[in-house]
Amino acid sequence: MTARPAGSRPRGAVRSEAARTSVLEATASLFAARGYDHLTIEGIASEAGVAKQTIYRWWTSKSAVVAETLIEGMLLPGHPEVPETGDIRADLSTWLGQLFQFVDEPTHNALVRSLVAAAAENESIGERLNDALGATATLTARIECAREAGELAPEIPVQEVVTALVGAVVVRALRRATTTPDAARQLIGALLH
Amino acid sequence: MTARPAGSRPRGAVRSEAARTSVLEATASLFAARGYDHLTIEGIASEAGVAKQTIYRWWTSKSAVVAETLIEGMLLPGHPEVPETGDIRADLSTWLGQLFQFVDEPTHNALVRSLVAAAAENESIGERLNDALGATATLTARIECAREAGELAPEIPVQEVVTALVGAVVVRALRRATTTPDAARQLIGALLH
Amino acid sequence: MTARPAGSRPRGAVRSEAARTSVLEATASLFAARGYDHLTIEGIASEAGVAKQTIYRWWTSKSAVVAETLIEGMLLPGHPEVPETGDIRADLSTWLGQLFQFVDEPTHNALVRSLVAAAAENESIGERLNDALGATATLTARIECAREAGELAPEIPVQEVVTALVGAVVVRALRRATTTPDAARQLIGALLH
Amino acid sequence: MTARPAGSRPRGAVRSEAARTSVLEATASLFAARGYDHLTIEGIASEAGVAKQTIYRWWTSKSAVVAETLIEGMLLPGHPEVPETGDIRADLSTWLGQLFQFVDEPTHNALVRSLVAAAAENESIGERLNDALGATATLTARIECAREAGELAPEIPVQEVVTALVGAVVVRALRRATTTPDAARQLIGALLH
DNA sequence: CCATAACCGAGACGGTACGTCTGGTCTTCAA
DNA sequence: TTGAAGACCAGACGTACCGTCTCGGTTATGG
Repeated sequence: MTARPAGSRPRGAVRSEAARTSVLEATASLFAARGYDHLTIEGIASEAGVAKQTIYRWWTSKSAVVAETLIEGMLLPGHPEVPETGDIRADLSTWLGQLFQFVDEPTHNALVRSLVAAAAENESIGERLNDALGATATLTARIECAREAGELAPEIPVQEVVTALVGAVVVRALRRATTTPDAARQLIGALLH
Repeated sequence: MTARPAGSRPRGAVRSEAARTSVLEATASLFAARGYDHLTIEGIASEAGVAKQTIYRWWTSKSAVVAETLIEGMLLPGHPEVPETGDIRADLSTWLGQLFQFVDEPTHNALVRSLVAAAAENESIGERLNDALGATATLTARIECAREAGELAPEIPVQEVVTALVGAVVVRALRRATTTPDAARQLIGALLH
Repeated sequence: MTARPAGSRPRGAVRSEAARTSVLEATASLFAARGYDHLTIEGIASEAGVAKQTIYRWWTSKSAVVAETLIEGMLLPGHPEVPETGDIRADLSTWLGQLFQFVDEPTHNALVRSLVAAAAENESIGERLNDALGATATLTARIECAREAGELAPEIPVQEVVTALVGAVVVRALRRATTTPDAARQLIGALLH
Repeated sequence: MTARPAGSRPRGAVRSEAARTSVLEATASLFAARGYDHLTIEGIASEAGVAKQTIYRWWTSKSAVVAETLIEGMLLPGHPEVPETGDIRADLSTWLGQLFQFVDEPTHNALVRSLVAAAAENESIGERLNDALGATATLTARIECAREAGELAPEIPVQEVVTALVGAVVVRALRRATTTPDAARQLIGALLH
């Protein structure tokens, strides 16, 4: 539906990729520096060297900009790969342990809380919350595989379990609670018997 | 602990309980009606029939007012009691199922997301997140009891499990995901084997 | 002097004359109605249908707005022309008498006191005080002429005398003193022998 | 008029002279330091070590406190005595010259403008404006004497002339105009021929 | 020798206005 | 047509004072 008649061309200047990128970079930088609710459209515009209107033209709200920044993977540092030792429980313990350690670090804790605040007001950020915190489709597939391979009980609701794990991380961030190194292993042990 | 050093005495007029109550009631009402981030100090003051300065005198920020409102139990509707059938898994399934149903209702979903947004910026709200969502000390004690009675595996980390359950509810709220009626039962089944 | 360097041009929207005019009209109206020190920026903004920031963008203070309103001649009613009968003393007596009568009227008295209060805090209003009270350049020129024509003593310091006359009016306003009809004539008689 | 029925006496503690004095001193000090319109009741109370209510109990407004401070002679520095050389014109020239010099000094200029602002909103300050600026009853009497002694023209309206002189000083203050040393002599020469 | 009454410092209260900041829209000009 | 610049209306921010009102505590009469 955005196709145009053959021979026709858009008239006037076309959307500036430079402006778009610059907005997303500014957003990422300010989000990391000052958190979601000190983020302002004016601040982004100024940091990006872009007019406010340019932002309002292409995004509907602050949270939409943040959502796109998140999608582009510029918002949060990448998460560690899940190891593959053959022992799914050990692998998940390692992964969850790293996640717990991550949110225990004050800077990252603030980052995650900001992300949660953003998710609270923007549906599409909420939808990507799992991914953003490292609970990617790949991970889910891995667990699914293991279950089908008989390493896990067959009645385990994989999606629910992953959500609960992400939830544990989120609540930990919101409570500013630090964690014993063992907690991840115990939780995985309880969840995936 | 609010006692003052001997010999010292408060001088001048004393804090008005009427003003305090009126602020908390206004906060509860506006929070429910318009959500955390449309909440304003001016709005609360005006709704409460109180001067702005009276709010700034006793609270440091919007989130502090919300925190106190939460503590007073005025922020969220009360949660259902956990039934006591003797079967701890069934009881928890019932309880979690009700919680899931609760956040599936759009109004309550918005309420919970607002609460999460508030928790993201205020530590003491974060600390009370479990309680606020119904995962009270009573509940934890119940599970602990059942474990000691041998109904649950002895190595289960009760606190972690409860956090994961609350997390599941929170993430569900953030993802605006609705749930099959079975999800609660399955999750409990997986968690508490 | 507000011209900008050749080649440079203003970018962005241009100042709204409608907003400016509307602010000055609101100021004139509120000044007349309630006096200088019941005048508020918020009141002006609201009466003018303008955002507060628009006032702060273009004026530094309440007194600056009042000064500009005064310069535009919107603040005070026009003053009577000085008659020209050929007899400079009689003409000035008439003029000063009218001025005295003017400040004797309570509404106008309050207006003049407000103007004086404004002048006390804003230099440019002070500078225009003479003009605002009707002691215009034209009047000074008339006296100068008469002196040169030999109708008045040659050593008379015209500017000082005019200032003293305006001062007499001002002090009369500040003392809320009413005046015998004769005072103006007597004072002129004493001043311009 | 504040007398009470014979036989009756006030019961209870009597007005604290210390508090009264302390308020007036604080007022004088703050008036000199920051001017009339930066003067606040709270500032005075705090500076005086007195409760706000104590001020409101005894004075009706800020300007009333200032008026009383003025009456007590604490508001402005004392003015020079008028010399008595026998030549009334020379004496007045000296006096007015000193007054002009006084208001030419920026600190005093601000002081006089503050006084004028106070007079603009408080009648009793206005009434004392002449006295406060040194045009005391003594001075008026002196001129009156000289007139009766035939040194001045008999038809001179003494009160009007004095008011005009004070007015010249006031307008000079409002215009922030500095003066040639000769101005006072010339003006007296013109006024009292 | 109380009881009454008016004083005092302190400070909370409902308000108004301040001057600043941001949100979202609209206008102007250059490219 | 886009993008920068920036003015516009709107409205919340947090602060400063306003004038009124308790609150305890402190004098001074006068019954």
